[in-house]
Amino acid sequence: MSAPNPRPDAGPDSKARLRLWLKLLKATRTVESGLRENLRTEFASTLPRFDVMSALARNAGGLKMSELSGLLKVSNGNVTGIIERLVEDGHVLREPVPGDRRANRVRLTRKGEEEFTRQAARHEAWVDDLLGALDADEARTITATLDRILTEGKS
Amino acid sequence: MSAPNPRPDAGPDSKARLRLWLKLLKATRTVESGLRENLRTEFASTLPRFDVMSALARNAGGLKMSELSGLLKVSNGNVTGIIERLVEDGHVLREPVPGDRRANRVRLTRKGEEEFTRQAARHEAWVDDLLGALDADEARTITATLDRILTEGKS
DNA sequence: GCCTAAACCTTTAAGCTTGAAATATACTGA
DNA sequence: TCAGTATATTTCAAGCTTAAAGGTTTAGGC
Repeated sequence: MSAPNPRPDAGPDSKARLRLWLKLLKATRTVESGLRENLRTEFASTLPRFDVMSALARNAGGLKMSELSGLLKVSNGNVTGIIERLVEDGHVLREPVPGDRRANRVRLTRKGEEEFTRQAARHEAWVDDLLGALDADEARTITATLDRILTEGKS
Repeated sequence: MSAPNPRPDAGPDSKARLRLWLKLLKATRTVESGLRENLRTEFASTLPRFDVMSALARNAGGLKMSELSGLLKVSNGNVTGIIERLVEDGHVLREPVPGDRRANRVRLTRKGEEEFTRQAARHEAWVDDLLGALDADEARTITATLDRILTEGKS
């Protein structure tokens, strides 16, 4: 009489999960907003650009466009535009992939590496400040729990 | 010798906080992406539109544009465009504010209310599913901890 | 070799987002 | 009154984002 269908409707814990989702969203947007503001005023840059440079910094050999969009979980067309602007800035370089004329490999220039090093140091300090209400143990605990959303994803 | 400056650099817990931030971002984007996809395919709508309708549903008397952008923590120009499209859809109504010809009050139409009711039920079920890896207690714990990021924000 | 499917990437259209400038209205204090 | 300031909103330019469509190139049967 109570739950006729397997999973078309919300379960008994749905309210707690809904509240978590709203809080998650608000917290993320608050931090994002702070970071965006800082990137804009201190480096005249943006969060998407920083994310791309961060991915490239972790992969010194460069990445294909498709690897980049896969890592960042954004659409492929999206990456095209961001890279375009990073190339204009001289932070990123496109080079052909030997043996596959469809693909491009993209990597940081020397200038891009230096710029990213500066930005990454400040970025870490900003995050440290924005999440300063939580101590290291709390941070690790939430990190682990959030990870289960990603790894135990249903359907 | 170790920490010459008060807070220009990252503190000792900064790595844990940085990892938390990256996880927070990834989890949020994953859930957002699922919700966006569902809203698109089931309702031909978007997350920003849902958010606006949700705010209006909670305020039956309507909201001024500035109240709306304040609640949603987005720029005022942003709300203008979203409302514009919701008005086209017949979901939202603009009306003058008596005594202040600068302001508009905005509220759901009957059609908008009915549509939101349908969407909200599905939305709750989607969230329930996307966050299904966590039980109610875990959800409440993280919610409370995340809240401290918002309420104990520094600087 | 040839042909189809797949992979890689860009382009496009539509919409979201911001910060800043522009408009219009309201208020406040000489 | 009237100037100056504050408030409410829109407009604008730039950039981000997606999904879908388009163009190339590669890979796999046959």
